[in-house]
Amino acid sequence: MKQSKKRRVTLQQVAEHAGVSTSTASLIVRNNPRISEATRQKVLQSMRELGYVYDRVAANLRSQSSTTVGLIITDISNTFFSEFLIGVHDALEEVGYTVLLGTTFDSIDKQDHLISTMLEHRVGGLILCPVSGTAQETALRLEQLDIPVVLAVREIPEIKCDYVGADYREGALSAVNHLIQKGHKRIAFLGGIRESSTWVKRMEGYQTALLEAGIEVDDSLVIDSAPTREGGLEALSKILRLSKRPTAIFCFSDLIAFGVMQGVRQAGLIPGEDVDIVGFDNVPEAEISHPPLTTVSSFPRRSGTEAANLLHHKMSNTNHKQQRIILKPELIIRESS
Amino acid sequence: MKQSKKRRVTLQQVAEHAGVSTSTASLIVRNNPRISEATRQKVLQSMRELGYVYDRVAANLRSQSSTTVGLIITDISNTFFSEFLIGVHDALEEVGYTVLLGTTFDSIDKQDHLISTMLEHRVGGLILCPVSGTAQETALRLEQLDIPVVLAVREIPEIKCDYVGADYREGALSAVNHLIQKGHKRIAFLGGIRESSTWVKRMEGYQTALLEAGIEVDDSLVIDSAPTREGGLEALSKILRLSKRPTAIFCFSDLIAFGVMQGVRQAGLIPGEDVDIVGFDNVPEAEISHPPLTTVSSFPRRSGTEAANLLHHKMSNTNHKQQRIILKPELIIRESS
DNA sequence: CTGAAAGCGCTTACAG
DNA sequence: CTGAAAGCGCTTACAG
Repeated sequence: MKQSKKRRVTLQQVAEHAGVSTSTASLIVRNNPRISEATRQKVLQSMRELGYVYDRVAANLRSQSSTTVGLIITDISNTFFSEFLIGVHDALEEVGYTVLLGTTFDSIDKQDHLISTMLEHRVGGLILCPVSGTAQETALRLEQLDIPVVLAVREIPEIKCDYVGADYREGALSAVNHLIQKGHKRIAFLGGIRESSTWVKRMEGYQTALLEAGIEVDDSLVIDSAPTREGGLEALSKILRLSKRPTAIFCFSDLIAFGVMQGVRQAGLIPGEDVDIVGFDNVPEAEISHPPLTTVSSFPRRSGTEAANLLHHKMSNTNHKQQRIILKPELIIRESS
Repeated sequence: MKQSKKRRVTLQQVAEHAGVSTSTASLIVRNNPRISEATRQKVLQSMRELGYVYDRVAANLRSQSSTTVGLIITDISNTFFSEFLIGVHDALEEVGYTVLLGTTFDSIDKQDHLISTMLEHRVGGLILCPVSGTAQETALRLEQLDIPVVLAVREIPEIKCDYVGADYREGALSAVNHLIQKGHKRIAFLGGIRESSTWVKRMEGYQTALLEAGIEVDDSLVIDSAPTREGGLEALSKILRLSKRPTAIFCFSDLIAFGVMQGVRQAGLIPGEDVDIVGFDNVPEAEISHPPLTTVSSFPRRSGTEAANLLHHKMSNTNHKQQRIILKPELIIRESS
C-alpha cells in the first residue's frame, strides 16, 4: 500500500519556487480571483516546472469536504445495473465528483462492509440500491449517517429516505393487461426474489390485472428465482413440468426473460408464437434479442441520472426536502408477444 | 461539497473516552497485535459507543499510502468494458482496494483530465484502457507517474508499460480462417477505429488469413466505424450498396456484429444463412442473440482480473519486473456462421 | 493582495 | 505495552 518512493511535490515547494506564500499558492489552485494575474501566472509556471499535482485528499481533509460519492449496486453484469451505473456516473462526473464503486451481489454482509468502506473513504454522499431484506440494523444506520443518502430501485420500508425508482406495480399491471388483451387466461409470473420490494410491487400489479379481468390467481404459476438469466431458465423448467402450462409468461426482468426464451426454445417452442413472453426493464439487449422482447421500460439509465441529480442537490443544499422520484414505466410491444 | 454539520468522531476522542493515548488507539484500529486484549476490548467498546468511523483518508495522507485504485475505461455501456470492469473490480475488492471509476468515451481530453483527477485523489495505482491515438505527451506523462500503471486492451506503442490484452491478431486469423474453410472468398472486415491498436492487430490477422489462402484483399470490403452497434449498422449499409457484396462478414467486435445482424435482417436476409457473420469478444449477449453469434473470445472479464492482479502485484512489490500478459483468444462457433 | 500560524484526523518515530 | 510530540499536504481565519 506504500506509495511512491518519490515524494509528492507540495504546494509549499511550489510557493517557495515562485517566491510567494503558501496561502497565495493555495488561493491560486482554487481559482480564487483575488490574486493578481501576474502572480497567478508565475505560480502556475512553477507548478508546471515542478510537476505539481494537487492533493485533493489533503485539501478535503482540511476543509472538511469531499469530492467523491459512493455508489453501491447489486451486480454490474446485470445490464439493468450497468445502465443505472452509467446514468449515475455520467451525471456525477459532469458536476465534478468521482465515484467509488461497490457491488453487493445481494449479500447483506457485503453491503454493510461496503457502507463502512465508503464512509471511511469520506464520500460526500451515497447512492445505494439496497440488498433485498436489508436488516433493520442497517436501515437505522443509514438513517443516522451524516452524509446525504439516496436509495434507488429497491426500497427499505422501515426508513424515510430520498428514493428514485419506477412505478413497478403500474408497470406489471400494464404488461399483464397487455397479455390479457391478447386473450391469455393462464399467465405466469416468473423470476425475481420474493423478499425484494420490486418483486412485491410487480406481484401486486400482476394480481390486480388478473383480478380485474376476473381471472383467478393460480399460485403454481408464480415462481421466483435468482434474478439472473440462469434463474429464468430454471424457473421455466419448473413451468414446463406443469400439467397445465401457461400460455404467456410475464417475467420479473429482461434478464429473466432471456433465460426463459432460451428455455422455451430448448423445449422446441417458439417465443412469441407458442408462448408469449414479456420482460421488464427494457435493457438495450431487449431490442436485439430474437424475437425482440416485449417489455416494460423502467428507464434504468434515467433512474441513475435522477438519483445522481437528487444526491447532488442534497449535497449542495442544506435545506433539501426529502423527495421520491417515481418514473412512469412504459410498455414497449415487440415481437415476443 | 461541504460535509456534515456534525463533526466526525476522532480517534483522539475515542482514546480519551477509553482512557488510553491516541497512539494506542491508532495501533488498535490497525489491528496491531502488541496491544493487550483487555485494552483492545475497552477501546473497541468506546468506538461502538461513540459511533467512530475510521478516517482512511487521513490515515493514508499521514502514512503516504493509498487504498484506492483508478480504473479508466472507454465506455461502460459497451459490454466488453463492463465485463472488464467486473473483472478488475472484483479482484481489487478482494484485496481491499476501492476503485475510482472513470470513462473516456474515447476522448483524449477526457482521458487527460481523468488521469489528473485520479492522481489528485491519490490513487495507489492505475489501470488504463487508453484512448485510440493517445498523444505522445500523455504517454510520456504516464511513463513518469510515480504510481504503478497497467495498460489494458489497447496498447500505446511509444511507451514501455505493463500490459494486459489478448492476441487480437491471432483471434482475427482464426475467425477469418474459419470463414475461409466454410468456402467463403469474399469476406468483409467491418467496424472499429483504424487508429486503435486493436483494430490494426485484427487487420493484420484478417490480411494474413486471406493472403495465406491466396485471396486478394479487397479494400472496398474493409469498412471502419464507431465501435458501437449503430456503427455496425452503418458500416453494413455501406456494404449493402456494393455491387459485389461479400458472402461473409468478420466484425471488429460483438457489438458491431449485433448491429450488422440487425441490418442484415432489415435487408431481408438471414444471418447465418444468406450471409455468415463472426464477431469478436464473446460478450454474454453473443450466446443469446439470434442466431447465437460465432465469435472469438477475448476474455474481457479475465483480462480485467489479470490487470487487477498485475497491478496489485506491482503495488506491493517494489522490485516488480515489467510484464505483458497476452491471453490466447478462442474461436467459438455458433449458428451465425 | 500577501504572510505566519494553527489545525483537519490520522501515524510515526522515539521515549519510557 | 503506552504516551507526548511532530508531521502528511493542504486550508482557514486573522493580520497586515
